[in-house]
Amino acid sequence: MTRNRKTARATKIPDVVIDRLPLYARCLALLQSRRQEVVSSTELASMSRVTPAQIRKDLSYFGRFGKQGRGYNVGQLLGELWRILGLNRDWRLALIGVGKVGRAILEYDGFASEGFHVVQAFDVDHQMVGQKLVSVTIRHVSELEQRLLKDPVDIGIVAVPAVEAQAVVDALVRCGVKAILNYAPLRPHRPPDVELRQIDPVLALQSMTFYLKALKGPAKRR
Amino acid sequence: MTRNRKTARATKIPDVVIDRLPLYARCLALLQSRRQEVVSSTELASMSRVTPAQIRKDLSYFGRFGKQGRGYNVGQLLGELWRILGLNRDWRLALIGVGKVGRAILEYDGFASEGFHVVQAFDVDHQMVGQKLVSVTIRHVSELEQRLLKDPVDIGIVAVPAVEAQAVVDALVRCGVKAILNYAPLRPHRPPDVELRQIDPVLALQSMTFYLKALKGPAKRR
DNA sequence: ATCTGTGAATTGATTCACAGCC
DNA sequence: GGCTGTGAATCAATTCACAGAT
Repeated sequence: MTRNRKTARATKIPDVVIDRLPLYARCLALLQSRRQEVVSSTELASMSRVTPAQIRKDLSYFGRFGKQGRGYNVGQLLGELWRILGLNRDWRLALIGVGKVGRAILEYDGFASEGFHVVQAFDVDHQMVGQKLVSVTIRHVSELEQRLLKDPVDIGIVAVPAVEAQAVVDALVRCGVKAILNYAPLRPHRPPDVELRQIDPVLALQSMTFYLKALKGPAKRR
Repeated sequence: MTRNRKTARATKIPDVVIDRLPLYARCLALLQSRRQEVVSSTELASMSRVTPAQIRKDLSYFGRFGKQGRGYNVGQLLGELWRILGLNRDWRLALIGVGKVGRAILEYDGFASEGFHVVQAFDVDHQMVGQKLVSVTIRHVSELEQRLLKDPVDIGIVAVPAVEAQAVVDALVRCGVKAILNYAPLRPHRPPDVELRQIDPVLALQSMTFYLKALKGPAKRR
């Protein structure tokens, strides 16, 4: 494990920086699949829609991965980012709520291909309990804590209606889950050491309409 | 239309502020459904997980909606936010890509209930063309521009594989679409006057693993 | 007594610009 | 000549703190 010294290890790394790293990793993976060996911050910038200076500064929090006059080695930088983000291992997830959204998540193959495996699934609907969907047997949500304590997961995915989301988050927290991906349209309370990310397409739509409103009318012909 | 004077109309309103407004609107709607008439910035803060000062400052970009010593009238403030965001009308959407993700979007009823109606749907798969899903007939993507120019929409939803996403975005832009919700795992280029929001759960997961990695092992029992 | 609205102060993030290396 | 890594400078967002309204 080649550890780069002279690096600002002490500095608290801003969350926004962490949020951008997976984006860089994705671009690098694309470059790697094209057999490109070297990339400059400028090229990476045009792919990721981030400025070159920002990319360089972001990376500098973790080490000195580039070569002056040349750029970054694609494979090596990708490896570093994987290491930093912990992407070179699999992660176990529990899904709570197997309604429309939950089912789409289970059937979506974009998670597993990146190492995120839904290994447990829960729902309130007794009809669904016992059904097997994509190699996961659905259990009743009342068994959640018991099963999660016995067979822990790293990340919880909340896909229940808004009114139930807080209770589910609380249960996950009690089970020691430290990261939650929430699809419910509500921002749940949780302890500061529990990471939370919201997936909220309606909020996204509702903020875009602000800018549309300014325009004359509904989508005009050119 | 009561227009509040003395307001900083000239100031460019930061995008982050716009992004928070729908969140406030949602909290207010919840309060309204509970028949609560008045709310303070502090109470709204605990619901939305934003600080009271930030809420007050955000709102101050648009007017003076509160009463000192009392707070905000729930119904009135909600009305103002609807007006500001353009939520008191319906919006027409086109969905491109009716695979797993696209189908989930079509079947999800959380869009329509907020006034966002998918009125057109496209896919490359000829098998799907002609099928009717949730009151929308799927058309072939080659007809996209023709149909969108004839029957314009306000917002495009991109739910195609990453490799095709840029071409779809380009086509939407040519049709005059000024707002795009993108589910493809890639940040497409677009002109500066076209709003774009990403829905990217994998990126969200990948940034959370950074914080998990620091912890001892996979979710431990307490 | 309470709570808003807002300049001022602060904190945080981004960009600049250039020394140093390839 | 080209490109990284990084302090310094700039720009942006958040928080403070209090005057003023009810």
